[in-house]
Amino acid sequence: MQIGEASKLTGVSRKMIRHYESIGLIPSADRRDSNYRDYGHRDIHRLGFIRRARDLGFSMEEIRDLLRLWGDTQRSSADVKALTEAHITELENKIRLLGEMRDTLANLAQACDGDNRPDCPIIDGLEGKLVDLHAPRRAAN
Amino acid sequence: MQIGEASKLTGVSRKMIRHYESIGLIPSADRRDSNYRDYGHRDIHRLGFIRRARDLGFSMEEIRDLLRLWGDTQRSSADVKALTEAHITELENKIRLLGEMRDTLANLAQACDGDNRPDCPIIDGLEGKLVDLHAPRRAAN
DNA sequence: CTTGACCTTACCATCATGGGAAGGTGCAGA
DNA sequence: TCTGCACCTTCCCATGATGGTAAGGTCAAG
Repeated sequence: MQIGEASKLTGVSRKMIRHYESIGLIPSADRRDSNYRDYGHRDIHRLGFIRRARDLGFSMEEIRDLLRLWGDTQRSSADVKALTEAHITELENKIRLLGEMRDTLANLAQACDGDNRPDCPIIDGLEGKLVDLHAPRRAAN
Repeated sequence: MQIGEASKLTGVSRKMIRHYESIGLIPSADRRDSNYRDYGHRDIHRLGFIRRARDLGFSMEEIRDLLRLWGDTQRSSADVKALTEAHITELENKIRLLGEMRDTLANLAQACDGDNRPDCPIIDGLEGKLVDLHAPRRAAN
């Protein structure tokens, strides 16, 4: 099949399929006489794997490692699990940072009247007037 | 003061200070005879504002808007609050997406023995063998 | 034979940031 | 005065993942 259909089946854009080929994440596709790329079910399978890994937030480098493990029948599941747990830790760090930002902003916004007057604790906070820009931890959740 | 000291005082790198000038986020700095940029406390104040906004995850465009509101003595705090609340919503969307990824991966990892054998539910999930790649909501946070 | 849908490569853009090269400035010490 | 060093300047390139667009080739249906 052509790249367009492969794209539709896998949810990976034509652009990205060519890109993945160029960086060696997938092997060079077969070519027809027309020079069009030609994909089979094995390629679709690999692209689907990549898309699912992307959807779970793995980076290209992590996906490269996962593909290597996937193709290695001698792999130990411990290796896959370790890679996954490292990624979970990355995700949790990001979540924590974003949560801190949200909490700080929610505190500032809560202190802001939001009326027609210019006085605004949010601006004051950004300006450095408020010392404790970092919000206290929320009680729960 | 020179750009290096301004950088130290504000926590904004030399590179980024020049960049902010080039995109008009801060006014063109004064120049000494040597052509070195020269900063005063007003510049430091503005850079500090920008850094704090960046630390809270605002994009450059949002910061541009915040700076405009900061300099507008006629602003209404409602405008600032609206901008902030929109950003809080963005943050919460990101947090939710990352949390879904984490939950899915935690479920897969929990089902993986992590031993020397190759059998691995994580790989199976990425491969598309498992239908319910999306993890059930966790009971409580 | 034309039309339109598809494909090809090649280049440029995003966003925020950093690296490095090549060269100028300014100050402290021998 | 010369030298070294720390700092500054501009300019170009890179990241990661993705999209846009342009200029052109291929192919099937009408």
